[in-house]
Amino acid sequence: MNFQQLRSVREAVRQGYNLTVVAEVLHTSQPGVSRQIRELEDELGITLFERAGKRLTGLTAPGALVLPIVERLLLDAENLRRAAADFAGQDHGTLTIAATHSQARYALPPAVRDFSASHPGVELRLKQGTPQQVAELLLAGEADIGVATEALAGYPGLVALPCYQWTHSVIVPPTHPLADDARRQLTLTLARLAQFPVITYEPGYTGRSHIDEAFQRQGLAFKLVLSAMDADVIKTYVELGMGVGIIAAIAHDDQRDANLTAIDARHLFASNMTRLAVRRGSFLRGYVYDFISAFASPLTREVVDTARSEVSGSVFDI
Amino acid sequence: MNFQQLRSVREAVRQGYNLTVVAEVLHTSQPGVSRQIRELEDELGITLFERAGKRLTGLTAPGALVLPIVERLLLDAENLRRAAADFAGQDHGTLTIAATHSQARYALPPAVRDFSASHPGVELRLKQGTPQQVAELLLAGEADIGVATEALAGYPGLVALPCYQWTHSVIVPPTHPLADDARRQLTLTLARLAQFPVITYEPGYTGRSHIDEAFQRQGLAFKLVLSAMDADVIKTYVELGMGVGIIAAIAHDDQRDANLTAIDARHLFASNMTRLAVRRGSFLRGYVYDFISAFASPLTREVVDTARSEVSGSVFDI
DNA sequence: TATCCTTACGGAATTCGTAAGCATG
DNA sequence: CATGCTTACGAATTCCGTAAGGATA
Repeated sequence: MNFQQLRSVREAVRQGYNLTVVAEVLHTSQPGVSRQIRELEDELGITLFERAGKRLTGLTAPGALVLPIVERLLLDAENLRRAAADFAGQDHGTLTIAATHSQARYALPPAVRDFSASHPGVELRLKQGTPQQVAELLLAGEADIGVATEALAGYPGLVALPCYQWTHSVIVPPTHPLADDARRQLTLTLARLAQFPVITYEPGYTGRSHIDEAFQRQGLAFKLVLSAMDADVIKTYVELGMGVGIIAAIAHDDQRDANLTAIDARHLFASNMTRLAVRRGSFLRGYVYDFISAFASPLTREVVDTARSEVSGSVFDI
Repeated sequence: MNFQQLRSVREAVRQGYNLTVVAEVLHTSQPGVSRQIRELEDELGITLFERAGKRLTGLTAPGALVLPIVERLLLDAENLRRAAADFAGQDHGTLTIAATHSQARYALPPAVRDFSASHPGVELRLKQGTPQQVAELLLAGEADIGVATEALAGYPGLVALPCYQWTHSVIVPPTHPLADDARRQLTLTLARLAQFPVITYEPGYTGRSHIDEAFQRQGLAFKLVLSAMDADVIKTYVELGMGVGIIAAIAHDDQRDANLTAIDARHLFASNMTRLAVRRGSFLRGYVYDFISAFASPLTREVVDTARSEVSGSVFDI
């Protein structure tokens, strides 16, 4: 039994049982992967993969049973390397942050700037994706930290920590009727808002669910002319006069967005909690804690470790 | 990084940092072990062992930090093999039970006999030792199941399950004054018992602590003429008239021990709980559950797994 | 001086990639 | 017939044990 065999098995599952792809991912030859898997099967004395003729089609029952153990072995191998690297080159390494556009664009910059200044030896990588993709990157070990408002709390393999709460704003061109309302100190209502075409986030993104819920609760329907994955795109189309935008308040900057009027909408939509997540069971290098604290100061190393040790248990079950 | 390197590191710690011994245990050459360790240190980029000149003297701080990860890796490798073997040859394998003499001699036989009959393909191994040794065998992965009355519940790395409660008996030759008392229906008291020299278990064994506590609580001192690790030895010296024996009630059989009179002493000493333990995080083959149920019928597979998953968390912390 | 670790070296075993073969959709 | 896994084979590498060297208690 060796780690290359285990990697081959894990990757075969991840890559949909296509050993040719596995070979590419692992930078080796396809017959090599085939051999690794068969040798492991021989040593263990069980067939891990269902085969239709020659091609692999899925896991056998024994395969499905041992896969979690294989994953844990590879996770711990990675943990070992990280723990060692943390001692070896204390302040050299890589920090990969997976985040949604909104977080990467509006929430992370101060922390990234400060971290980068205080940890010049750490290479920072920022990966963007949907909240689901953020979670998957974490689970696959391809990101150290994930930041998103949605989804993260729903994965048992992740530890999600609340970072900050935020609310929505409505943005309109200065000439828009709603901008007039605001100047006259009129309180914005959902009914009033529903009179205009709306531009906001796609479902599954950045508090979109709370927007839908608010309208539904009042039995109102809003006309969605455009949905986008990030506030910058939304702002662009609001400027073009296509509709009123509903975005995260943090995504509006009075100075930079002088050509748009922002109207506070915290009374209309439920507030949102942005969470930071790490993979349960992953060793975190010292500077990972540093970044987390820089991003959300209440999340000290101690707080993070406490949350990490509050195990649901299921992850380590066999 | 490979498993042989990890094994060398683990064994180096276990064998007191003597690589010559490690080589013997791992059935390899001493320079080989030396190389494995250095190669791992090189790959990880950290020094794992303190060295005084050429010899190893202990773990460095980084070494102590990564050792738990190394142990977990090797444990999971073992788990993987066991899980596979459980599918491969469903009813072939080895079951190693570590127990104290009392358990091996008086409590285990029925379960061992039944199990052996129902699982002819499983080789049974019985290891004896002190309760501490039983715990250490489990923690070192050299036994699957441990049975003892003392100590087992105190190890965070073990899951201890209560099996049965038992009480003490006093044994004397039929001609002994206490035997007369019993025939006259006189209730035995500690004060009366303390009038005679006592033969019982060694400290740390089979409920000895409850015996000491009972006398102490009443401010009585008893004269211990002999202490032994098992009831058979105690019985032998009681037969010789050296004193009265205090042994586990289960260790006396009216027919086999016809030359000794047993007097119930459950009112004198606190009752004892015999526990069965398994290593936390170890994969248990199907027949291990079978044996546990055979030994203590309330301990079904479900009960055992529930106890196993109630993790203190500390074991898997990094 | 005995114990214990490291270095050096050579043979053996393993490993891996290329090329060819074969089954499946 | 294109895709995808297996088999075959040879070269390169790695691995490991023996023997010698050096440091420490």
